[in-house]
Amino acid sequence: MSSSDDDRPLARTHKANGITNAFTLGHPPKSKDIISESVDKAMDKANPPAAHGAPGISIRNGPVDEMDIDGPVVNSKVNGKRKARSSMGNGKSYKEASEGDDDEANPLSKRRRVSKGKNKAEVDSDSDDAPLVSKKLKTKPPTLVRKPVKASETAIGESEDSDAPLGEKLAKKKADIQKSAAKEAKAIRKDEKEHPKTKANGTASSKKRKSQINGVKKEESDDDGPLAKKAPAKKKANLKTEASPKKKGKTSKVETKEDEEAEAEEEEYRWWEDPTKGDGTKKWTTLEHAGVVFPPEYQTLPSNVQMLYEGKPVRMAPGAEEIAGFFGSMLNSTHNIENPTFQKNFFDDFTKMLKETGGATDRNGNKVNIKEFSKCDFQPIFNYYDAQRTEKKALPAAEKKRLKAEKDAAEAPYMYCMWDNRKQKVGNFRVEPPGLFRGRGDHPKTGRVKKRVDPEQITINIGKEGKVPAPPEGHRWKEIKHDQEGTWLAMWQENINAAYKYVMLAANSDVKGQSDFKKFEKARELKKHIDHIRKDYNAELKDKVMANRQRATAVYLIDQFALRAGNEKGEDEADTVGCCSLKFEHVTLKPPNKVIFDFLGKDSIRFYDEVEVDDQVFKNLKLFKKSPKSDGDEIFDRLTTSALNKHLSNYMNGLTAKVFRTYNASFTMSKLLQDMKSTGSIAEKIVDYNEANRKVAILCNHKRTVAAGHESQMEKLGDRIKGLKYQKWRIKQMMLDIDPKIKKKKEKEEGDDYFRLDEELEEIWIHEHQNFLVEEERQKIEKKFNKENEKLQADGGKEMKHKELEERLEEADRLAKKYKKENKTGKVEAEGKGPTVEKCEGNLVKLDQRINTMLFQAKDKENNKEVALGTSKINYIDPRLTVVFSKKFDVPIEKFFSKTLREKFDWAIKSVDEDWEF
DNA sequence: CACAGTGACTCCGGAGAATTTTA
DNA sequence: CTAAAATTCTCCGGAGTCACTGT
Repeated sequence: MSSSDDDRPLARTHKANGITNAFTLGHPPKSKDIISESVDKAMDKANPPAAHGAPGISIRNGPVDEMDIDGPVVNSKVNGKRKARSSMGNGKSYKEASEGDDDEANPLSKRRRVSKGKNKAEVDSDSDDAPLVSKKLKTKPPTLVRKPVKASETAIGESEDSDAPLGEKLAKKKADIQKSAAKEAKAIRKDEKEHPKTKANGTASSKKRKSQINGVKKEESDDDGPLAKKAPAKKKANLKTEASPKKKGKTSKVETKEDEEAEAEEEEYRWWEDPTKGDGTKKWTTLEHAGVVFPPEYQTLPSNVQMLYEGKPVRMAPGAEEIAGFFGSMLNSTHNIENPTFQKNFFDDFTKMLKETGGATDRNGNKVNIKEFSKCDFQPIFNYYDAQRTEKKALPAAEKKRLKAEKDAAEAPYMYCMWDNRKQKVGNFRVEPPGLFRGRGDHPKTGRVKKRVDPEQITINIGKEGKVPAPPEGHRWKEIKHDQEGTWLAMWQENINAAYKYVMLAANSDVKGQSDFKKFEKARELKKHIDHIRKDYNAELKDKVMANRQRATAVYLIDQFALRAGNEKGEDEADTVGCCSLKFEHVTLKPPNKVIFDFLGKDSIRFYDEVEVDDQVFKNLKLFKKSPKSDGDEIFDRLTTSALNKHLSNYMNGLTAKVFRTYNASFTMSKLLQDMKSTGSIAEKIVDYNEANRKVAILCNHKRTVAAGHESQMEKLGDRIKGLKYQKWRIKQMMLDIDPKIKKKKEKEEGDDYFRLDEELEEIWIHEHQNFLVEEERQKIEKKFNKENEKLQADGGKEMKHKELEERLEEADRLAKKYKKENKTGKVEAEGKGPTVEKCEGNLVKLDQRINTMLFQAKDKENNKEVALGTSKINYIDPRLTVVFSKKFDVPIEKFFSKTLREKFDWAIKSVDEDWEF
């Protein structure tokens, strides 16, 4: 797929703000810090928890030991986010039972969800907030004594009463609410921050970075000329404290003579592994670009195109009309349009704008108060836009081409930039146009108006010596930066989530290629540590410290099932999860060791899998779901993604949860390709490759919605297969017609049902099929007739008479008659000239082949209907594996990589021979 | 490595355009 | 051979990951 597609360097978004937090209504129950042996044992014996709630185990307050078995199940808590949103009312409180156990104690306990909004003081005293939350909840104020973390944690045998106080959590909730309101405001204020990077801070951790910075600085001062970069760059490499693998240091002659690619240079310069690039903090030395392209201004609708309110047309100011237009133009997207949240958010923003712009009026100029969404009819607007689309589509090809050329010419300057004097393609230089926010899943903000971005909101990042692109007439940029540590050319914040949007280079650029290369090298490096890591986590599955045990279990899941890390999410985002954020209800345990995952992951794509896990993992999950925990509570309540990643980084520099996905995907692909037999045609090899690709996609849970016409397509395919089978039957009958004696012989050789009609071919179907064949024949004849006539006419001759056509059509009638007769007699006369049994058998073989390929096609299609192969191919499977396969089995790389993909993976295509291994 | 914020970069599936295959 | 259907390719922009800062 495409280059840009994948990582689209485009604007990225990120939620900057986070503001949000949940309103937690109660304290979610937490696991104990320390797990006593008795607990473990109990887990062993305990009855299998039923699917969801485990029956009787609950945690009480007592010392660990006792806690394990039974006890009243308390119910629990609630947790923030989702509950607050979806079921606000019921937040239940965490009951006393749970309270006892915790005390919070250590800071260690991760209170991940504590309110973000509040400051810690508030957190501590949860009692304070309680009122806000709900009276009931607050029964017990946990004493929050912060104990020395370490102590409790390390103490294995210690009793744990340590369960943390859940109190803190709730604190945050309310803050969020306010927050969201303030969000927009916040976006605005963001401007003032400067970037942190430059500040000198004394943190120890930043040491490394500092040194790099120094190096950078040096460079800056040194080189001014383009050519100068070389030397300094080298220097920098030395300065690096990082482990940066000095691949081959060669590249020395990095002459980057950009311009035309000097072949010679390319040969030598393996830019993707240039240690002076990418690995450091400094990403470029010189950078020039033309900035961004703004979307066209809003064009008001013709005066006769108006939204109807209660059936009557209304007029409004352009600002409001534009918003109505956003909605009206997407009337065919029922998926969004019918979503209540989408409607509400849209309508709120729409009416707000109406209010700000003077409202709407009817044809007499009287005010019309638009207050009910259901009374709005956007159809006229939709019709207008739709007509425009159709019109545009109907334009003559030449005209379309001209328009496109015009647009391309206008955008040409923005398409490329000069990055360290090499011409590089820019990924997305178009500022996102305004419209309605299409948040996926049940995003609380879906449907809100995404505002037009002004130049005043855009920050440009460019080389000091680069010419700053001119902002639109009468405007200015928000800021001009020269941040060499960033790879972006322009950036702004969007108004919905205050997320950052960046303009970056295209996927086929050097920087992106380098980081892609590095990503896969990192995954390959994991190979060297994976055994060790697995051994460790297997051992830690029994760790006495809850946090460690949870961590080990999480790593197990991430490694085995390719789960994503699972960061905590805010209140104003769709409620989706990953490993660390799995909730009680997402995991169902079926003894002895079966686990069923069912949750919404990234992009609200459902992850459903029934797997068998290691016994200890099963036991742990049971433990993590124990007692007061219930729906809404986190399974890994003692684990955060940062703690997890921190732990992983101990094994290997740069190792994080996501690396496991890359590693497992590539490793799996590598194994599959290795074991593939090299036989078959190119087409067969491609099918084999795709099969492997599909397995990886399934591993990564890359899904797509089943195409609209899938069902009917499958049916059609089935019909074609049946048609072939019917033809087979007819041919066999012909054989009998030719030589009746053959019957016994064939039945003996091939089975008694050799001449029998496949029961799949019902009589009614056959009749339909025959009609279809006859009709098909008829159309063929007509078409041919018409064509010939046209030709005759063109040549100046005279057309054939209609009678001629009728005569020709008799052929079809004869066919129909033939079928009729066959139906009646049950016999089929041999067709063709000089029919022989041998010829028939030859035909049968051919038919069988066609049937087989079609059956295979059908199966393939069915298997693939909800699997998206692209994502794994673009992001997870080391492209070098594909290149190796291509070379080894002599299949052109074009069969696997489209043009843009070949550009994106240029580094891979150039870098390996067929012996390379992942 | 607690935790709330920031910031920046990768990854994802759908929409629509471009191509190819089919009827 | 052409129009339509199916498939493939690109583009788009929303959704995650993860590092780092400041307390």
